[in-house]
Amino acid sequence: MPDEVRGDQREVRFERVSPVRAYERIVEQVEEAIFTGQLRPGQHLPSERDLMIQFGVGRSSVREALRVLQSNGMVRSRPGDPRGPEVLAPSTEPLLQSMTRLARTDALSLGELVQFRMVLESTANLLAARLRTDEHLTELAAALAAMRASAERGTPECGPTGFSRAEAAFRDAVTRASGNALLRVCAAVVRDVVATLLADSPAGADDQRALARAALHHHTAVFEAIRAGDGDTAARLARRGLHEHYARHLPPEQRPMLLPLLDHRPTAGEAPDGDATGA
Amino acid sequence: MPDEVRGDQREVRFERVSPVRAYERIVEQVEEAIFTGQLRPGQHLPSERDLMIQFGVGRSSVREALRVLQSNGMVRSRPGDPRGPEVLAPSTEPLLQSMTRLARTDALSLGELVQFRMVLESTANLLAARLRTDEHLTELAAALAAMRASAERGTPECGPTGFSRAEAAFRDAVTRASGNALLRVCAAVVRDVVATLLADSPAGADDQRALARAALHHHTAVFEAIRAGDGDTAARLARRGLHEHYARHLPPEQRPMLLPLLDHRPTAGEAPDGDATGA
DNA sequence: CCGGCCTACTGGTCAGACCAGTTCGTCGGA
DNA sequence: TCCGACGAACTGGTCTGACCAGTAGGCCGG
Repeated sequence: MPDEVRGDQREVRFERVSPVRAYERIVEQVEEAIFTGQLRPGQHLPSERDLMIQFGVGRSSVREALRVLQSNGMVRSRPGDPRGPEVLAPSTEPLLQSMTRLARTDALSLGELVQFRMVLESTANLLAARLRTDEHLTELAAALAAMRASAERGTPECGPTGFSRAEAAFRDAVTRASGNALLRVCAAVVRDVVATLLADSPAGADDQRALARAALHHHTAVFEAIRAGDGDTAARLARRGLHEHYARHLPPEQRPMLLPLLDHRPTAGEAPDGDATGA
Repeated sequence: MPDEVRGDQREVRFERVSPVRAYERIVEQVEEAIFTGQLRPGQHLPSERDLMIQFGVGRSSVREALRVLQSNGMVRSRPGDPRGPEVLAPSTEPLLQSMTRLARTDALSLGELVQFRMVLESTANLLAARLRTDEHLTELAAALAAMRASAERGTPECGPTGFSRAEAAFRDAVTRASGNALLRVCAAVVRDVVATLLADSPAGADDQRALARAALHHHTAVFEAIRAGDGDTAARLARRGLHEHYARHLPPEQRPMLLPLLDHRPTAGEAPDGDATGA
């Protein structure tokens, strides 16, 4: 046996060992139970004191494991609940959090985020146009009507009370119609991150009414394209709309990076009217 | 004042209150310090016992906070390190983990993942073709050469020793040339998740040599398109390549969802030769 | 029948202790 | 002079035991 090891010694790569901590093994076991379906959302884990006995560790280890699981969105502890920690349904919240963290540590620039949004939302529009069912259309029309109502009623607050709420519903309906949950999640996350970043710094108190009208016009066009099944147009509208809306919020040196996606002509001979993209 | 509240009572929405736990406020403060740059990667937090004094809480609260921060990839604790917990550089690891968890809980299907990869990698190719510098080209050529060498030398293991390593380097170089870190990260993450899912179940012991040759051929074509600055071709190659490679791994009912992206002709009149996409 | 109380839990937090491990200064020997 | 071994002074990891506030649900009295 030792000979075998010794003969291959040059090839043997010893990996860096790291002590396995007790709470980590608890996390592994609980995660595995959730992944394999032994623990389903809505079910409850034993109480901390029971887990402590089952795993044969102290309560601190159990608690640290539960903290990790909780921060990963897998369980939730409520004081006083005699049923114990609850197993949660899979949520996109952790995804949003980790992406937001990346963006907030300047690992991501606003330009990259907007560029990414152009990709995601144009794709969502494209897929929605080709795959939408009548139910999706109904939903979209309802969201559009809500937007229109809110826009005409005036925007009492820039908060999530009125227009932007309806707008979010419309966008969510589009991404749902695309049939790709990952696309939907990522689009929502990136949208959220962009909103967070912009809410932090400029807070441009622009004319809310005019913005709402422009957005309404844009979404109406998108709706028509989706209804007509014209995926190329729907995709192009998303790219153009995002560029028009966000280009001025970008630092000048980041603006050119949006262009390669913009002038990506889906159908030759139908060039976007060039001046519309100029600053 | 009460009148104001009482008058709007129908509109007042009371939010669900949740007790703020001690460790949560610690997490908040440390995160804030990292986001604002007061704590930079490589720096160290005070020891747990010092933090316990500074925050005025017990050591368990400090430890639970550190566990959460650690599971979010923001700090790392090493036993015995007299400098205390280290602040880590932003990493995409948490993003990968949360997405992997979503995929493993069946919240995401393989079809959605592959479809998303088609979007991400085709966009990466498109951007790379338009924005690549000469340095990027050199890097790509080197990775391609490494792939060729590994493919001809034979693949001793299907592990990350040879070909797939070089292939990963090539793909990473492409996404880096695209100039969008978020795109790069998401592409890498989704690629990783897909690999994990496929490694779990089928383990199709296909002819590694043939696969490597096909991949090499594909990447060579991508490289040529990027060098030529032909973004449309590069993008189409990515979509076609992914579809050919993964369609047979999908459950039949998920295969049609890839088509809308496939026959999305970037330039009219240049239809993909239909039979190439057939099974 | 219903509302309030009481018990038996729950999780949140703290204090104190021990252990294994790391770091680093010190000291003795070569 | 240099260098290795030793040990003090920490570190984080874990366990124990205790207390508190809060919840759920049964019990009892109205």
